Amino acid sequence: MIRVFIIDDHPMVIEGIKSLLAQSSVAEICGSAQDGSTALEALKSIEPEVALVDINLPDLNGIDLCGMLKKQFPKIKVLGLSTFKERSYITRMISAGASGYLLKNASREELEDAITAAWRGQLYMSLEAAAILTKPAPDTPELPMLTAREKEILLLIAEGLTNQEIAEKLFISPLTVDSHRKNLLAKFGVKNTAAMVRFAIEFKLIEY
Amino acid sequence: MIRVFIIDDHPMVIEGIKSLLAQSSVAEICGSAQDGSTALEALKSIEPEVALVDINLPDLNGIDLCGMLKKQFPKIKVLGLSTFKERSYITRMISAGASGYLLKNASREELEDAITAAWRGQLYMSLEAAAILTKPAPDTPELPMLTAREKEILLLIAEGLTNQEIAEKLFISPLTVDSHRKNLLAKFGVKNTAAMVRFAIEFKLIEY
DNA sequence: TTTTTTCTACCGGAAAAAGGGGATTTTGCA
DNA sequence: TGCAAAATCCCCTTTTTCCGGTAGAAAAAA
Repeated sequence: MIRVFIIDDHPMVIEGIKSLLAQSSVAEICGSAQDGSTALEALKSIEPEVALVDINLPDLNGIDLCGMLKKQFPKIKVLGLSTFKERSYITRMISAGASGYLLKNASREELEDAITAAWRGQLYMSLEAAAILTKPAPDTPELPMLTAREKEILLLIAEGLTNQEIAEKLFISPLTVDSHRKNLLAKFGVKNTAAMVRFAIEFKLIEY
Repeated sequence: MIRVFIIDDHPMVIEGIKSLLAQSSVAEICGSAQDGSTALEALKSIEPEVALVDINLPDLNGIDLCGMLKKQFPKIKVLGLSTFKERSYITRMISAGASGYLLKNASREELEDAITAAWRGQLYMSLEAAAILTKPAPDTPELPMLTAREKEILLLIAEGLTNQEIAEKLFISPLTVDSHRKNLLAKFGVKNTAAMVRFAIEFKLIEY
């Protein structure tokens, strides 16, 4: 039996997966959490083989959580879980170290397949997710890899703060903020903040 | 026992609700469907007292389905079900005849409360949904009325063009563009372009 | 017809951002 | 331990935006 841990803020979904796997002979639920931080805490004692991670969590997003999970618990295979079949979600989840991407409309079979595949070390893609990854010509400009600090500053920029104000908030020099800003512009390949904010929202790097 | 029918395209959610209500003494699941048309078909024979309707369905959206349900089966009380707590969703669902709005992160108690309230003919709102509905003024910081020209310029600003470039594109003076920019900032009540772009996207004044 | 709004245009000055460098310390990871 | 990446700080120059006004012509509303 493959031990599975669920991280999703919706009790309904947690209960749903539990129920779907109740009579399963391949997987069993060993625990669940409704947000990232309690999940990270719980996983110290519970040691599942597979973790189902929702993309949308209250405290931190599933992609970041996936990265943290893989870092702290490299043995755990992570499966992305979401309602949305957006390309960027899937690719970012995979590049964060996930072993697959599962839509919430998955059937019991798909769920079991995904878990076993992940457990074996394979990469699982639901049919729909695979279709998205293989079909459309990716004319999408590569979304920049941002550091944690850059994300932080990008968020404050999008909120309308100036370098000076950001510097005060983060207790660093305005010059440093400006450096980050310049790096951000370079990474995004744009020439001013307005375009960058739009881009960042488009690629869901920042909330709004 | 209140008979409940679930319409949601996610088996996980259906199973979740079933599981949550398995030991319930107030409600029981009498059936489920994964899309609107099969639901309408199934409801001809099954006659539930309450229907849980997801906002996002593959064939038609939950709001339209709610309207059709209330028309064909006026006795059935409809409860909207969604991950999203967007104001428009809630209000549109209610005006379509729903007896309440339930978020998918609802607990067993909330679920039971919602079902019983709906069954009694009351209007149920989850705490979060109610919070959104009751504070309209602060929630909607009057989205600015923009003139056609202003929208045009806002769009170009969001694309990263400078006043100079916009002026060339529209065959007007850069000073004029700057005037519009200033008016836009004033209307949005923000102090720089970055914040304005974010606002504009938030209020769907510009696409991205 | 008067009034208001919108679009247009301008000025001077301050503030911030953008462009293009360089340099040092932390920190994570091999 | 030692490298590479990230974060930090600094310089200078130019460009652009922001702020505070003013103001005329045209179009729309009263």
